[in-house]
Formats: sequence, C-alpha cells, structure tokens
Amino acid sequence: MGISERKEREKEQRRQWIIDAAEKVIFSKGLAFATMDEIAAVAEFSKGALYLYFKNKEDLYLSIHARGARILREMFEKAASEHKKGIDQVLAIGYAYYEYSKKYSDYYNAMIYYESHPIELDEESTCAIECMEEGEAVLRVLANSVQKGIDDKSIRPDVDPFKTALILWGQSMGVIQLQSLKGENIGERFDINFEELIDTCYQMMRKSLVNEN
Amino acid sequence: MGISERKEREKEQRRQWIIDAAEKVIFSKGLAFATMDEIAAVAEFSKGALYLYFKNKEDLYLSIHARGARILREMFEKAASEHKKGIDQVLAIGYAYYEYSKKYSDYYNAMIYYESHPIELDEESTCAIECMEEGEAVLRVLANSVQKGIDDKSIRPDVDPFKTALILWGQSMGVIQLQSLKGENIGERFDINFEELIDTCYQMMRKSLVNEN
DNA sequence: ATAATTAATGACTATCAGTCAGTAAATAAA
DNA sequence: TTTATTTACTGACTGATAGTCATTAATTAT
Repeated sequence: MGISERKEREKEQRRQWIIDAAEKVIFSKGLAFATMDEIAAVAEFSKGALYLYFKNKEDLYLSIHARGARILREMFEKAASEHKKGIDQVLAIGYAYYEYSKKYSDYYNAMIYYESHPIELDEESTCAIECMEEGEAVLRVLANSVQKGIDDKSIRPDVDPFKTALILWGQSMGVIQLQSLKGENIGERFDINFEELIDTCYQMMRKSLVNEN
Repeated sequence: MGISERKEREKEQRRQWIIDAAEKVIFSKGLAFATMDEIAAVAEFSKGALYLYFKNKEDLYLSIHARGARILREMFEKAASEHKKGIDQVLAIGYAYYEYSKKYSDYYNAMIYYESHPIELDEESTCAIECMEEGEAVLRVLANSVQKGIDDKSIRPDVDPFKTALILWGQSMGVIQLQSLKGENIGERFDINFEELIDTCYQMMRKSLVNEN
C-alpha cells in the first residue's frame, strides 16, 4: 500500500508547486491581471492540469489565502507569547496584525479578497473550507488571550471572549483596510500618519476592554 | 447660450438613466454576472454609448456607489439630528450605518467594493473622484458629531475629531462586514446573534470615547 | 445650402476562464 | 507476458464578454 501513499504525497507536492507558481504570478501583477495560462507556464504544467488540482481560479487564489492565514496565526501566537497579561496579549496581537498587513501585504490582500467576496462553501472548493478553518484558528488565538485577560482581571469580566475577539478582529481589519487601500489618498489629503492612527485605535480598544477605575 | 445648457442637462439625464439601468441589472444579478450588453439593452442604448458616458464597467459601478454614499450621508445627518449630545449622535450614526447595510444592502455592497479595491483616481474616472468626495462628506458628518461631543463634554477632550471619526468608520465597517459576507457561516457555526454583536461593539466604542468616571 | 459638431451604433477584436477528447504512462489483472 | 484499467496530463477549442472604432445620422453653426 506504499504506492498509493507515495502518490498521495507526490500529488500534494505538485499542488504546492502550483500554488508557488500562482503566488509568483499573482503577487507580481495582481489577481485580475494574472492569467491561468501564465500560472500554468510558470508551474510547467498545462492549463488543464491546474483544474485537476483546483476547482477554478478563485479556488487557487484561496489556497494562497490559507497559506497567509497560517503565517498570521504564527505571528499571533508569537505576539501573545511575549506578554503575560491578557490585555497586553490582545494589544500585541493587534499590532501583529498591522505588521502583517505591511510585511505580508500580498497575503494580506488575499485575505481582504476573501473577507470581501461571498465565497461558496461547497464540497468542490476545498480551499474555501480550509480558509474558513484557518480563519477560525486565528480567531481562537485572539479569543484565548481575551479569556486570559478575564482570568487575570486585566479585562472586564462581563465580556464574552469569542464575541469580543470577533469584534476586535473586525474593527482592526476595518481600520487597517483604510490604509492599505485608500491610505495614499487619505494620507495626502488630510495629513494623517497611519502609524499614529493605528496607535490611537488600539488605545481606544484597550479603553473599551479594561475595568473602570 | 441656452442650447448648450439644455444639452448639458439632457446629457446628465441620460447619464442618470444609464445608472438606473445599471442598478437594475447589477442589483439583480451581481456585478460579476451583469454584462455591459445587458445594461445597454435595459438602458435602451447601444453598448458603445455606455462608453461615452462612463470610462468602463468599474466606473459605472462606482457611479452607483456615489448614489449610495449620498443616501448614507442623509441617514447619518438624520441620525445625528435626533440627538443632542455628541456621544449619542456618534452612537446613533453607528446604528444608522448598520441599518444602512441591511436596508440598502446593494448600495452597501458597492461601498464594500470601493473600499476593498484599489481605485485609480485619474482624470478619466469621474466617478472615482465623486466617490471619494462623497465619502469624505459622510465622514465629515461623523467628525462633526465627535467635535460636538468634545464641546459638550460627552466625549474625552483629548481625541482628534477627524482621526477619531476615521477610526470609528473603519471599525464599524469591519464589524459590519463580518456579518454581511461571512455572517451566515459564522452565525451558524457559533450561534452568534449579530444584532447583539453590533450592540456590544457600539457599547465598546462608547466606552472608548467617554470620560473616565 | 454647406460645413462642423455631437450623439449613437453595432459589428468586430482581443482576452481568458474553463472544458474535453485524446494520449501516455503507470499499475493491476489475466 | 499480454491485456485491461486507472491515473496524470495535454492543448486545442469554446463561449462569454469588455472595450473599440469606422460609419451613420441628426443637430447646430456658418
């Protein structure tokens, strides 16, 4: 039975190889201008072969998102691990998200795509399911830190950890998105320093989470 | 000189007529499945004519966004006018945004499109510029209420009104986006009531804006 | 009456995502 | 060994559609 397992392994390798090619092409010219023909050429496969591994172009793009989500989760875990108090972990995760949006802007864009398009969650699209699961895993890291904060009393006890994590996630995403897409225009027109805006934003979030005193 | 003015007026009418047609088609089947041919047919013009009034398909879509932004501004103004204290105006505007996302979900989607795609701001694309200006106008309504809150002491004096408005805008957008795109999946998987989530979110924002006590 | 300008047409082109009949190679069965 | 079956892949082809442009028609100016 070693054969079928070897085949399985090789198939997965080819899949990753194709994702590598897709990253090269899509990251260099953007999703809209990347063609399946070019991705196939870079992957050294025929176009038809891509469709043996991915349902369609979007599915292939989502596979990139899933990779990005894994990186993000690692960054979140690292950020959280560097602080003791829950609230500090939460804030550190926030900043990690901002760092991610700059350092891995290509993956970040893939994430924005996923977050702003209705994705079909059917059997066919393995990647969409993977994306959702990865996304949940990322969210859980944040929720854990919120829970930690409740336990160590650095965060108000009357919040629901998961819901709060969801809100913080959404809020951060929204604010970071302001920059990455309209940043240049807004920045120029109103003389906004985004680092500073992000700082202010996270200070506001902190205020909304801690106990009154 | 009355002639050229009449022509100008008629041209603008035809433009609006085309946008009407575009709304019908795009709202009924979504941007991706709406074709310029069908929009042209509904508008009772040839396809070529559409390109005399709009640079391209995206530009036409942005003209819909601009309409939506105008409606949103009116809702914001109405929401603000119904409260005296700045902080209450800010919160009311937040809820108005959520209402908008449900009541005018088609326009809301156009807004999300604009917020999550890099838009070229060149001379050709009149609509992109219009969108940006309208967006700014909406933001100014919110910034005014923040300023009002600072003046009437319902909001901390140490915040910058415009930056704060920007942050609140981004945060709200992010959280609302969670629902409108992944809502069904998230809601089902975790038993989340979104009305409640939005409530919690705005209570958090309130906490982050008011004076300590 | 004639020229110039404006408005609109629709057939045409270019581009691409996705398909599918056919080929080749690896594996299993006879 | 020979034959059948399964697996992996190919690339020419199709269908759909955004955007163009030479041409026509109508309106306005000379």
